[in-house]
Amino acid sequence: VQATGNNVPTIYDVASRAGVSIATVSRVLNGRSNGSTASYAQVMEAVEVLGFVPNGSARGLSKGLKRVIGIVYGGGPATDELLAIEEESLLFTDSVVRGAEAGAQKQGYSLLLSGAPAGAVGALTGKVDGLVLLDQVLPERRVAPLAKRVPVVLLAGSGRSRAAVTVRVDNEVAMAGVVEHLVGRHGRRRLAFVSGLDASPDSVTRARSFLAGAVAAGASVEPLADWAADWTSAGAVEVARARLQSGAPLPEAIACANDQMAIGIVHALGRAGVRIPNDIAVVGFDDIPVSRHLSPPLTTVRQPSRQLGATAVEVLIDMVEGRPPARRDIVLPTELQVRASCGCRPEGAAPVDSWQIAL
Amino acid sequence: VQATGNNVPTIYDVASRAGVSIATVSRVLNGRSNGSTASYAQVMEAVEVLGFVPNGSARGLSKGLKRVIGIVYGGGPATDELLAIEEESLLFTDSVVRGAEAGAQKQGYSLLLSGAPAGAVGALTGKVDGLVLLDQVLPERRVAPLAKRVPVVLLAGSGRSRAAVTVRVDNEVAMAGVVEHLVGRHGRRRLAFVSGLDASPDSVTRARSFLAGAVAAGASVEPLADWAADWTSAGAVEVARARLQSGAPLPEAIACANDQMAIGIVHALGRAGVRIPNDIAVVGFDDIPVSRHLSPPLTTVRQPSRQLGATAVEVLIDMVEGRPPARRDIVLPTELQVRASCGCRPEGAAPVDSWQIAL
DNA sequence: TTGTAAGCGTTATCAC
DNA sequence: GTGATAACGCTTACAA
Repeated sequence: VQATGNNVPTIYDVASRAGVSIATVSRVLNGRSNGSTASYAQVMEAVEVLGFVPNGSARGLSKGLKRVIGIVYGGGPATDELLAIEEESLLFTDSVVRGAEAGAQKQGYSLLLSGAPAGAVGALTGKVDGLVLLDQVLPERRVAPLAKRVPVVLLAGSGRSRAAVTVRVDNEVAMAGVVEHLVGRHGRRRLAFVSGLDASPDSVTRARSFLAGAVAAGASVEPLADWAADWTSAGAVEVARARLQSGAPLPEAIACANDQMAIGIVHALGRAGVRIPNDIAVVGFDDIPVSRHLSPPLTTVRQPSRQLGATAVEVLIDMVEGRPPARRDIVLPTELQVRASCGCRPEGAAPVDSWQIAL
Repeated sequence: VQATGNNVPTIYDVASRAGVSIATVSRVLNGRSNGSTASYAQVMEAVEVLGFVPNGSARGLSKGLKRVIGIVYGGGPATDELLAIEEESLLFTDSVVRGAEAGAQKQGYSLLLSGAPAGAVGALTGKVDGLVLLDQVLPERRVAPLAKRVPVVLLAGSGRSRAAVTVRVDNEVAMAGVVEHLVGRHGRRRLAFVSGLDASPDSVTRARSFLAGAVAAGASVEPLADWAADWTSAGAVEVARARLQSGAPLPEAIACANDQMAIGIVHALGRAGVRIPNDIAVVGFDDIPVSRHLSPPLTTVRQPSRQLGATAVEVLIDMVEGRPPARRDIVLPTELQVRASCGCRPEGAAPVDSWQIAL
């Protein structure tokens, strides 16, 4: 509990205890020594006994490599409102972060996690070897100066960045699949799309693609403004309530920019006596873990979230270590996860009516 | 995109451009200079123009303070099974991590996130000034050696650690409240408790307290082994299915060690035609964001997850900076979040029957 | 294989 | 106030 009396052993302590020079210790510790000499054993023993762990700062300074990569989420001013949003929209982001951590760990790197506001991201470059920026943390034009200091990978950006490599999912293809399923498979023609925050490229792209696909398929989409939410379940509940009050006939199917909002929509409509999927089909995006356990189980677009994070870090480490990335825009596939909220009856599931929520 | 030609400016570049010595630059940058001298302005300008950011390694080496605190979750071997579990049990942990990040940022520290296996935690001490260990990452006896190198704070431990400070929630009080609500308020007498992994102190404590409280209240609890799950929704679904098949009469109320498992229980029972809360009341733990949007909305124990993380970091930074913590066992309060799954009818909610899931 | 010594970029202690 | 200069702990030529 005490404030660690400065007794942490250094390489000098190890060297003197092993009766060798610090250079030898360093070599042994970095695998640059024939593991069978006498000094090798002595060093290992000293390290063991003293519980020596190399000082990361010293190592980083000397090698010019900290073996730390930073990942930044959120950003922007931390207003209470944003905090709440962040709190809810956590699921996907955190899955990405886990993937990133796993990817980093595999290569012996550590992950520095930061929710620094846009203005503070620059300062991070002093602590890391490279940076992964999540959707919405910095406007494109502000990444160039960063990228001059450390390699940068954009996660879920537009894929059109000049300054950085992008790792993302193909929102266009994904939404085309949603439209095809809703219109082609289920014959729903009057649609709506629940969007996240305007500032997010992901939300914008999904909305645009959905709209385009629907029009091409001969379906109609309600004005986006009528269903504009903020990534959260609570926001979606509000939007649905407002729409319900308008009295106008409801759409036949609703696609959402993420699962949390789909949950909110299902919740609000269910409370109002709307049967899902009988009256209205609902589709989400992300496939967060609880999605399959909702009533009805949510049909949604599965994103390889962990892999997104892992890939970003992998590519970034390549860049850090001087291996130029093969591609500057890496696109991972999505998959429509068909469950019951769209009107399908996945094998093993109870008939669609059983998901009805009675009023 | 290029591998950052080693052109990152150092304090020397700033000094020469400003026409002063590096000592002056350092002083200006660290606020140890009368902000109104000529050199002050020159330095600031040079910093701005060059986009200088101090090298964290050098700073850390020189000051003996890296301004990085580490937080470790999970741990253990990363088998596929554990990965899946981790994936699902993410919600609470990540909320804690967010809180920790916010707490660190507020004091100018960064957060190093790690899912390192138990054996690799030691190596982390070289990269951080202090360590926050989440529930279940290290057996108590292994934290002492760590604590000799850097200050350690245990999150959600037993509160009885000699080597480290503990920040936790009072599981005993929380579960007593659950029992009181289920038995006292709703008159349910035949109970069950769905536990998480055996290795987790949190799960064990919650189970034990629930059991003790129930017995004291004159209620019965089914054998814990019959409802032993693994923190995940999927695991809880399995347990419920098995229990359903046994044919024995079901309990009147089920408490779960976390919300994810409660979701799984509600899901599985609902599919089998059991009405919740009419036939069986279900209560969760954690109050993850989606809980309030389930059908029925989940009654659960709210943990101040963000605050748990923030407090842990706050205390840890105190220790890092030589301020001994006032208390070695910090207990944060929980609160029973009453919604509908227990049989209550929170204001504004539809009547209990509306949550019934028809088969 | 081994040891000596130079440097990595800061901060901090001195004289001035 | 300012500028040399010595740490800080490690890696890595370079010699031996």
